[in-house]
Amino acid sequence: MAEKKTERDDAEPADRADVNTRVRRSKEAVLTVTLRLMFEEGIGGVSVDEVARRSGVAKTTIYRHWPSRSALLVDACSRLSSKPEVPDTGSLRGDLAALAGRLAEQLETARWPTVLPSMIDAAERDPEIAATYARLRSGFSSPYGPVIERARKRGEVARTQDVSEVVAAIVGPLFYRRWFSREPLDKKFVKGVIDGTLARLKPKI
Amino acid sequence: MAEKKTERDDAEPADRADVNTRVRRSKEAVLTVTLRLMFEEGIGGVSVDEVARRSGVAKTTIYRHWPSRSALLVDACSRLSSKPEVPDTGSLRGDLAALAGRLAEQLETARWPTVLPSMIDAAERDPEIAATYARLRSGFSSPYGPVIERARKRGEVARTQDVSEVVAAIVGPLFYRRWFSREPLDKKFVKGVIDGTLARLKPKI
Amino acid sequence: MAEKKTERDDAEPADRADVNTRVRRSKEAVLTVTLRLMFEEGIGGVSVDEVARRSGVAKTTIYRHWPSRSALLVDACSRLSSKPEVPDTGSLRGDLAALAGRLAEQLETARWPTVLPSMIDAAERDPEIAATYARLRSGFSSPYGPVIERARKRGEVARTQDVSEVVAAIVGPLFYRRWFSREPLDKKFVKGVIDGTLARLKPKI
Amino acid sequence: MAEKKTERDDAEPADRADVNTRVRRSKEAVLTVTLRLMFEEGIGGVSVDEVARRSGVAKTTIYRHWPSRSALLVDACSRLSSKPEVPDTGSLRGDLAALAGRLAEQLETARWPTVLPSMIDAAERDPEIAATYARLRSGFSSPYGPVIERARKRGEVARTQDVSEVVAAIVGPLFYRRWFSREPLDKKFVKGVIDGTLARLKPKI
DNA sequence: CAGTAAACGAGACGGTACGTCCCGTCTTATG
DNA sequence: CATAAGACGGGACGTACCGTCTCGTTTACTG
Repeated sequence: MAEKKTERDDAEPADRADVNTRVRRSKEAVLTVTLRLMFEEGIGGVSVDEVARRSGVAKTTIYRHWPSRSALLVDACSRLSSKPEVPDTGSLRGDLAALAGRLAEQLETARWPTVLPSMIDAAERDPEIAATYARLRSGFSSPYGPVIERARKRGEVARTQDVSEVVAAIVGPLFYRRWFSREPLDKKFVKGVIDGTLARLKPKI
Repeated sequence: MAEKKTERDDAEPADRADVNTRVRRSKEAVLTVTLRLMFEEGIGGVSVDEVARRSGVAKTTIYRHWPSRSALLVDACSRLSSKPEVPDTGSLRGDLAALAGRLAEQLETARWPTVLPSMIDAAERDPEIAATYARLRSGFSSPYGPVIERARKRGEVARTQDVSEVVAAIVGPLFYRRWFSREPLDKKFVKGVIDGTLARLKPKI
Repeated sequence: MAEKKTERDDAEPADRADVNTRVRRSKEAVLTVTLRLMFEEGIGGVSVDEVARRSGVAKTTIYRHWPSRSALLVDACSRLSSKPEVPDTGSLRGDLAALAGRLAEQLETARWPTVLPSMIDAAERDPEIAATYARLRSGFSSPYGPVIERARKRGEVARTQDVSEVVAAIVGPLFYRRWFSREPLDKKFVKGVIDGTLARLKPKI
Repeated sequence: MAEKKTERDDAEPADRADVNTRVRRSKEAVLTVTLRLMFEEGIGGVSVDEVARRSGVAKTTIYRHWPSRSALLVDACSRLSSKPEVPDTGSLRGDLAALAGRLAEQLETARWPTVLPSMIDAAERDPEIAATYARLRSGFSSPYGPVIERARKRGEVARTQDVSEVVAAIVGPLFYRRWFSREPLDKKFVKGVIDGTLARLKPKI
């Protein structure tokens, strides 16, 4: 799905079906191998030569579709995006717990957190990667908007509360545990984060 | 063997003066250039050849002191550690504000945050780098222990409160802003983080 | 196969007018560009891609008409052949002087001598090119036969004289100057060659 | 021998023995393979990658010693030079016959004639190769000077006779047979060339 | 104060990867 | 059916860097 969109994005003029078929096949093979390599050995371990070797796609062809190794990585990374649905449990606590729980679980089990630091690092210097990263990032912060909005309507949150601060208050500590401390992301910790955030959000009477 | 001695040189003042002198001179020159390169072009821009070229120290010598490019980077990064003093303003809020304010400032102005993601990424796979990184990390989390302890004595914090959760609650959102959301780390945001944390720490009566 | 047909197209007027027209147009365009490229940058500078680019003829089409880059070059070169008329000045000296003078002039001013070494080189290994080259070569040696024959009738040349040796005696030194010694092909030199050859041809009384 | 000189030419400062040893070994291996390839498949068949593969010398190292494929070829070709001794049979005819006979034999059996057209072609555009070629060329024309000079002293040749014309008169037809006609370089032909040249050189009484 | 062992410089070397150019094949749509 | 358009696998080019490996040359302590 994400991939299809990518294809379309790339070939805006819609070209001709057959060409797209061949192109898609190549790109698919290349991106698959790229992601595999990325997960196995990190972004640094992805070399165009190796991708060519493993995918059976000629290096020339790879460079026909992506102007540089970097561009290939960006494209591959853009496949990582997970589009979480917005939970609706009826209460702010329930919604936040669902979001935080899901994130905590992903941080521990999914493969994309392995790669994220590489991206952040690359984004520090490469604006193109930065853009991709921004898109990826908005993926896991987007559900918070609707959740807070609903809570506002229910009177659980002050009208003035900034959403991005809530996101930071929940996602921040989780990410911190994952990358900056290396302590476990257990239920107790996640509950603490939610409790803290809720305590903070409690509307002043 | 050479390595072992090198290690010792680093940790302890001196074994044999002469050796230390020459070794130190070389290492110093190399590390200086390495850091400069790192800040200029990121970790990716640090190549042993370039370091040798700029520092005037032969590549051979560099490899005599560090077993790999990676090790050199780690060593250079370890110089970045800032050992923050423990603030003592008399109140928990004051102490946390001091710590958070200092960190926020550093995140925006200091040069080491530029490099951190590279380290985290490398740490994801290289245990040696992971160790160095852990040491570095403990630098900015260590002052929280004493601060919380004092607050506990003053009755501002429940006895059961886990320090690492407090660190996560404060440092987490700050880091999040720096690397994951790129929104400004302004005073308002920092104050929000402190408020939220305090709200959470408030001992249940 | 394609070649055979191509050959026929060249030799005969038309099977089906329209087809021949299109084929001829393509071939014409391709060969023109090929020759231009050849003269501009030498045989090494002729790449099928570049010919396609400049001529507007698709690479596919080029390969339909010529099985390889090499074949294209050969074909292009074969256009270089100049069919010199047989001079008839009344004397052997006059005839040979005319032939040698013309050749000397061409060697210095015409564009095909630039390319000849490439062909010779290629001919060293590629029999197809060798054949084309032979055809080309026979072009400038053919007039010597009639000239010598006439001289024989006039008694200027011994009956036993081998024509090919005369050709070698005249063309050889000229070519030598052009490619092997790079000294100028001036009138004096050409006259010397003719004198030498005549001295040699003088029939023993 | 030729090789030794080359080495010395390359490393004028005489450097250090061991380094030269290593360098010489590499260069030797590379040049040997290069020449082999050149004879097998012509200059066009020499690729740096292939040379690296066959010689076991890394491509990097090859490029350390020669700035380009072209330079490598030039160097390899310079090994082809045969330094013919100046014959002294007592008569001009004998000397020329010796020289021409030797050349005719080489043209048919030696390996360098295989490569010469490639060189001439390359020389047409590359001045560096042109220089090497000039050096090579002077190799087989140099003995004619002394031979003619001696003949002059014996009164066999006019004082005004230009040496280069003699060279052209002998070498020219031989080369012509080799590369431009493809007829055999038999004894009869060589004798004819010598006779013709002598007829021409006979001093006017 | 000479001898010695380390640290050092210089740089050759094999190797992997980069990104580019060209070759010749192929597939499909268009006239 | 010739053609335009262009993707594709493959090979070579020349460059940058990695980490290894000689070798001779300081340098400063020791005997």
